[in-house]
Amino acid sequence: MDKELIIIMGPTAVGKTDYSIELAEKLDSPIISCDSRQIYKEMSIGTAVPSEEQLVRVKHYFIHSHSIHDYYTAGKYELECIELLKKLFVNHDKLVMCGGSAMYINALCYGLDDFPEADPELRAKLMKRLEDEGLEKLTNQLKEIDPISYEAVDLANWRRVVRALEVYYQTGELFSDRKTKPNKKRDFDIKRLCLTRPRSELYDRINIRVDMMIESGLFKEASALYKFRNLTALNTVGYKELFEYMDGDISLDRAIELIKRNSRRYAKKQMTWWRLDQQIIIS
RNA sequence: GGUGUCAUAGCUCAGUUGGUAGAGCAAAGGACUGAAAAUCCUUGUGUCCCUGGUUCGAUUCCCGGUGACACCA
Repeated sequence: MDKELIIIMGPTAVGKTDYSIELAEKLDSPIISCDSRQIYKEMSIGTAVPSEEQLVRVKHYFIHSHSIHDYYTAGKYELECIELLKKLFVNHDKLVMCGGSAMYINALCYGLDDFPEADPELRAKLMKRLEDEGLEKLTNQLKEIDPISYEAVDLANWRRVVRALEVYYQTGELFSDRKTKPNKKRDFDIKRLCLTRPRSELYDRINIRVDMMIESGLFKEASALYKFRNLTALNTVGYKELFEYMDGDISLDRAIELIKRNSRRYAKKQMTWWRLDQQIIIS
């Protein structure tokens, strides 16, 4: 195979954007973003999208390409992204991808099984039941319907339980039957590079960046989105904490502190995804 | 300078009538199949300020340091 996708990944604030732009310019490649939040055009400051200048220097895909009002998922990303890559590889031998959303990256690299997307009505119904009857009722039901999933999924995690039931109700098939370990063959090579930095340095960068976001008008950006706060896309670090402040539940200082903490935790979670991946240190 | 109070986890502090210690927050580790920046699970980190003394045994009691704070000069 002569086509290669180079994925630049790593925790938030590690410096992926700058690194990928340099690499893309060297390879004369556009950048395909792999970020579940930068994809939304309504958010910029809190999601740390590339600067105007950077967007001019290198053509980016999946940045500000969708709306928070769209229903978007990792599954859609897989399809759209593969299609885009097909087109781009016609004129490029190497392409640069950059992003920190592990599930999206995995969907692209290995593919997802053929599960249906959530039906909003059904999901709402299950959520209502979760609220009214409690998680245990739902897990008991899962045990009857799909004992294999009952053994396999994290029963303390209501999202997993709801999802397994949801698939059954939607398709009539068991979640466990449909779930394989897809390792879809892509017709290009994939090289994964995980950027990393010493933990304390990364945390300093996060803390500083959050202060900069606030100075750059994150509060104003979040205020404009307050009325859409229930959308999934806005369950996002940097916004949800400010919504709490707007509700009068916490002080502004506390909200900023929480944004920093939650960003640090997010970075840590990202790193557990890629612990085994090839890493390169930058500093 | 004098008197008093305090010194325990990264931080704020509890506690041990002498048997080497625990909460909150911060943090660490992990899971992950269409909500994934989501959602969920697990974990306690320690020269108990430093010498010396009493004691079988001192983080705890005593002497002396050191530092912080308060009050008095």
